Amino acid sequence: MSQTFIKTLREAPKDEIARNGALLTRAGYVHKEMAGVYDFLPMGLRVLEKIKSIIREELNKIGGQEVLLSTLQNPELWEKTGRFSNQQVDIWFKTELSSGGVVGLAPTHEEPITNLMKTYISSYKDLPLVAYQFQTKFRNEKRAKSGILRGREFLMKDMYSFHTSEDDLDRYYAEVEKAYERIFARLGLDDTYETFASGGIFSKYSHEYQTFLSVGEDTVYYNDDKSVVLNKEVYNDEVLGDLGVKREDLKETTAAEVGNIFKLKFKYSEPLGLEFSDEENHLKTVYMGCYGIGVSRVMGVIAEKYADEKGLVWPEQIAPYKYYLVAIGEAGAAKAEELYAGHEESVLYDDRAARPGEKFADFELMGIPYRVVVSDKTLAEDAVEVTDRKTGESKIVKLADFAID
RNA sequence: CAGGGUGUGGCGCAGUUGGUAGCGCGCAGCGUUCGGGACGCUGAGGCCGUCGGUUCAAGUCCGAUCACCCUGACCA
Repeated sequence: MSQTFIKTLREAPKDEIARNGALLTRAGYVHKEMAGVYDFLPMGLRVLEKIKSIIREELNKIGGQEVLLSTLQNPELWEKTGRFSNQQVDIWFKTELSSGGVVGLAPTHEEPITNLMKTYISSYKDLPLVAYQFQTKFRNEKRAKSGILRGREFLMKDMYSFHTSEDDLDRYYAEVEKAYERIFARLGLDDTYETFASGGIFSKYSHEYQTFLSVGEDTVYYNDDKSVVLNKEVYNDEVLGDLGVKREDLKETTAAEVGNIFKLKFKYSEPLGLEFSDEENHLKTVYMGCYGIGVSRVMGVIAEKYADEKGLVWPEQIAPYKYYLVAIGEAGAAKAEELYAGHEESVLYDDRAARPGEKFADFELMGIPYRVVVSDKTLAEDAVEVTDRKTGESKIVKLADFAID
């Protein structure tokens, strides 16, 4: 702690009203540059990276290949799908090249990845193919709000799949559904449900992943066992009939959209000319699907969901550190140094010249899962005190039984 | 974009009828403390969002503008 530049704040800046923004700022995870634009500080970056790791692991398991596409976008490409015009897509950030001409800052990546794949997909032998990235997206929102939940610049995971047939797209889509279930479970986002949402003109529905959350921006309806959850935008008699549910069996709640999956089919491959030769050497259009997760939003949602009156409470798997080490007294400090050595990745050692109360308060504000105290009192028993941030319960653990992992 | 609100040291705030700024936290030094955000003394730190106007004099009055927050609309 004495080596980091992070300081905690007793009070949140008055322009951070949303709980996630207020706590993440007070605890030193993020810093606001302007409305809807945040810097991620060392602790915040650690959380983001842990979230990314979980997503990456699960996507790699289902054949995803990680790439990193450019942010600057060529208008010509987007004009082929009609999506560069401000009438069609009103959230573009556009800027000028000094050599003349305009470029856009990508709000999403269907066009560039479809175009890119024209170089690498030419035969049915090249398919299926799945690529994904973690990338900063730029969207010129009319109104940024809710801390890091709705920014103008945010980190998103977007994955795109390419197939020879609708059957294969359906097959893969189902695999993604399972992977998403695992991802949200691992992130600690239980209360996240696949939700029916409008599918635009190419399919009846798309699926959103909605985390039930009081400050969520979306309104959804769900039945008792949550086997059916639907967005307010498709809450009508026709859809209810399709899904076989009755109005009186549904309850309303607010939720935050953390992911979205979509069968694009030919929506981008056709206008951009992404084709392949089948077994009989017939040229066919590639089927596509796309699958997003709002990575920085996920961080905000988890912050909101688990915070209590004392501060943040991170699930262990995405916490920046697992242990918050506090020494009291000289003997405690000596032992703490010993425990800390070699465990810099999992332990945040509060070696500041501060009194214990202040350190305890910062531990709670930062939301580290376990507090480990070494003091004369605990050393008299050859032990440390371990306190669970979530429950507040403490227990004395013999040094012989205590191992930092 | 519409409506409402707010801009004063790093953070939170106060500033009376106009007379060039004060408090708490934080920060620096010294001392006392040391298991729940301790205390004393000393000290550093402010073009009062910006531009223009009124006035002998503007944080304070007038105009414009910018930024931020909230509600709504919007959010393939």
